[in-house]
Amino acid sequence: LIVGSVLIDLYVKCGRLEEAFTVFHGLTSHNVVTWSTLIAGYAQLEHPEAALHLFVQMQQRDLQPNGFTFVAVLKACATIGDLEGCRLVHSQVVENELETDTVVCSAIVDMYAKTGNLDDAHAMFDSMVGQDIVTWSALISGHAKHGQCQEALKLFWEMLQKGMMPDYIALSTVLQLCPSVAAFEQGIMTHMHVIECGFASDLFVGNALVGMYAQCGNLEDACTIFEHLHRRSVLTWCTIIFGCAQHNDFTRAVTYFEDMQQGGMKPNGMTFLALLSAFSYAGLVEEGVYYFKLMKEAHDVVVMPEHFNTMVDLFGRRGFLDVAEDLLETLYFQSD
RNA sequence: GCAAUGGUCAGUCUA
Repeated sequence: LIVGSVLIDLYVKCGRLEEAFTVFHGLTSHNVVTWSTLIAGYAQLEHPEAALHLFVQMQQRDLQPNGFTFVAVLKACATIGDLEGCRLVHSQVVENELETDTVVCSAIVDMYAKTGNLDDAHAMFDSMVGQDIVTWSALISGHAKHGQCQEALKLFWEMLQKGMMPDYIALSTVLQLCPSVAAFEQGIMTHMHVIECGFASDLFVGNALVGMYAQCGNLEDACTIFEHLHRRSVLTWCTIIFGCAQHNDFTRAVTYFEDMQQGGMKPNGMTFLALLSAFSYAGLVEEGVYYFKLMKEAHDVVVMPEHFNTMVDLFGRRGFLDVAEDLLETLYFQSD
């Protein structure tokens, strides 16, 4: 049984649901762990209906679901997004007397928050006793995701006031939502917490800081932060190049683009999109075309529709409406 | 003492 559940988990983690299911089927007996692992796999790998189906089957065999099972099922409900289903599973959690389990309750908060049922998320949050940083983050990012950024910020300060230490996820979530409500002051205050809590060298936090300064502060600050980061991922580079584009500084965008490759980092489709948008803002047709070709020919990047959008935008901006139209027509025929 | 569980990262538009 133990070997079986480890195997199922292993296949799930490699994204091989069929193999996982085969192993599950081949087992002579099942317990709550093997069921939960399989359900979690389907929930994680975007097959929420199948996960729910398995959950029903499990109950038909008179097996008691536990906290692990419910977390997986709650995640599936969050993906499906049907409020009735969410409430039903929630009530089953209560029936199984799991409403004191912080992990399960956080998953419930997250489920309601993700599906935009913010009132239910709040109610659940308030009814719990042991809220931890994950519970808070789930509530905060749910608000941010559904356009309630002010409320999300309020929750964040409330959390700090209650003495909860933010972690790198909470900090980067909050930093990312600052620009959307032009909350530069709050962004700077959050930056201070980042330093205080020792997360300044975290990769996710670093990306969020660069993005925050680029979008609601000025490009200089963003560049300074960027230069001081210890670690940079493709996303970090992408963020700073987009920042340059937004501030209409294509020279810098190109410089970063080249620096990135000098440092052994490979640009991906998003990086090229950032670069192309810099040319689009600046109206530089030749450069745009040059890099567009470079992307296809030298970097083997799969061209995304967004690349074409940016190119159409660029041609249109400079009055090459005929070229823009040709491009659109070509795309129209290709899409058939 | 030994198996499975919760919250974040990149552009544009989102009326």
